[in-house]
Amino acid sequence: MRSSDLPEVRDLQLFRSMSEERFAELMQAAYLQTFPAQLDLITEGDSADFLYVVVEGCVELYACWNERQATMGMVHPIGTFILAAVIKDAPFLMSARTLDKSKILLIPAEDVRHVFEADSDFARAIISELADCYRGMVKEHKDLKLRSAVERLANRLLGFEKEQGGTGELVLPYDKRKLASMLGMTPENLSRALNTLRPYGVDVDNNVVRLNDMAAVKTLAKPTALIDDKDT
Amino acid sequence: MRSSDLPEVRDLQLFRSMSEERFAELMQAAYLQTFPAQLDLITEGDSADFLYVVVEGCVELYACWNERQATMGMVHPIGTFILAAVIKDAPFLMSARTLDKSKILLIPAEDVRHVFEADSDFARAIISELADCYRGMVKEHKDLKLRSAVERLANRLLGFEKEQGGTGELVLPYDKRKLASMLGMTPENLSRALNTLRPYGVDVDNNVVRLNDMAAVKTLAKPTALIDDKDT
DNA sequence: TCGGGTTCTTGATAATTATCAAGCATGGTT
DNA sequence: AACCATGCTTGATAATTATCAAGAACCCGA
Repeated sequence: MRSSDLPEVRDLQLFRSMSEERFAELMQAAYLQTFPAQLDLITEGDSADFLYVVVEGCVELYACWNERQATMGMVHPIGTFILAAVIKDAPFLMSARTLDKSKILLIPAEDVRHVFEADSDFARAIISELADCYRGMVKEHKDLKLRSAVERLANRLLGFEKEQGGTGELVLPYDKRKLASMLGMTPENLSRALNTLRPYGVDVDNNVVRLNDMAAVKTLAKPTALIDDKDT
Repeated sequence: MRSSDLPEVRDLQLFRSMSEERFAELMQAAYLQTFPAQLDLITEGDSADFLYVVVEGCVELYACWNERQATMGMVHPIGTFILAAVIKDAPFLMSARTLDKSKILLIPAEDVRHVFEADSDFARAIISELADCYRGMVKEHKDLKLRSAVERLANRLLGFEKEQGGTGELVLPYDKRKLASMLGMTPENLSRALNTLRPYGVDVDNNVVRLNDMAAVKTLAKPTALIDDKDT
């Protein structure tokens, strides 16, 4: 891998502040690989050989226990995953699979650990990234622990709508089965929850959702920066 | 604060690797204060003025939304909290209150940020601590998302029993109301869940629980390192 | 010792969520 | 066009969890 191949990666918060040569060192041993959709990348319990960076496509993080499975999060370009396991040289707590065909950068864990020992700018960037991951997970946990299924859905819809430009209309970014698992409910329940929201001006047409009465939805959803903002 | 006053704090993973003079610098502006039980220390949404270290006693982290409240975790000596908010200079996502009378060290957030900019050993220690916090939160989230109330309780009991020496007997470390909130259920439900476990050899006498058939409990609980181990 | 408060438990009931079983579109394939 | 697989929805029902109300046990202070 030549570092010049990946300006978007270089521009990641995580790598932006490090010196050109350190970055080159990291990238030298890295692979950029394209994976088909629905491919398992890592399995929980395995040990962390690489730091993963999603350059194109979409990756699902999920966890299993006792035959049950739950989506834990989605990683979009340009985002990293399993940084914590790489840092601690500990087994993964989550599995990951591609959702779409995806281009992924794999950086050997050993190199990441080596460079962060040597480069304090990189170390600080990792701190910032980890703190963000932690706070993101705290928000997810609050969402699940404090809200009902319908409330979680309503807030997620408001989030999508805002992300997609605030036009009052939004496209569900993955199929309803996945969305349900993200929200911690069954697909059947998601279907019913969407019906529950109809009196609040929520119209669903396949994967397009129109919010005709934002005020009503907000009254129900009660969004708050301390759970729903990506960057607070 | 003189740094010699706090050998236990000095010995914390977070501070152990830093130089004596850096540690002294951090401690110089720090307060060591004793708080009564049931006192609110921080409120979610507030900005992070101090890094908190629990030296004695016990602190509850909790979160609120829409009149509802949930316990998010407990901090025991010697542990820190709200490190991520201090690092990011971002508002707290959780509130904290003392459970018992507690001795707490307050380190000005500004100093923490300053020292971690200057001391790369400290920066690495923070990375390690944050990675632990993140992985802990992922485990909590998996627990809540993948398990029923009874399963969560059974696993927690097994955890307490192991922590307390593996004698087959354990003392609930806080009252049942708090335990219920930690586990994401109502107190009434905790009561019933304990009854559900009676056929599995779980005998409850006030806050003492005896596990007479560990094998049976484990068959139900199916504990796994990837959710239930503190240090994996 | 007597209230008064607290925590915990239990029972009755309701709300929420999950499961199971059809059914209905849709889109692709042959 | 017929067919099948898939994702989604709906209905019926069951399991789980919460709520409300009451009572028992306990501690504490007057």
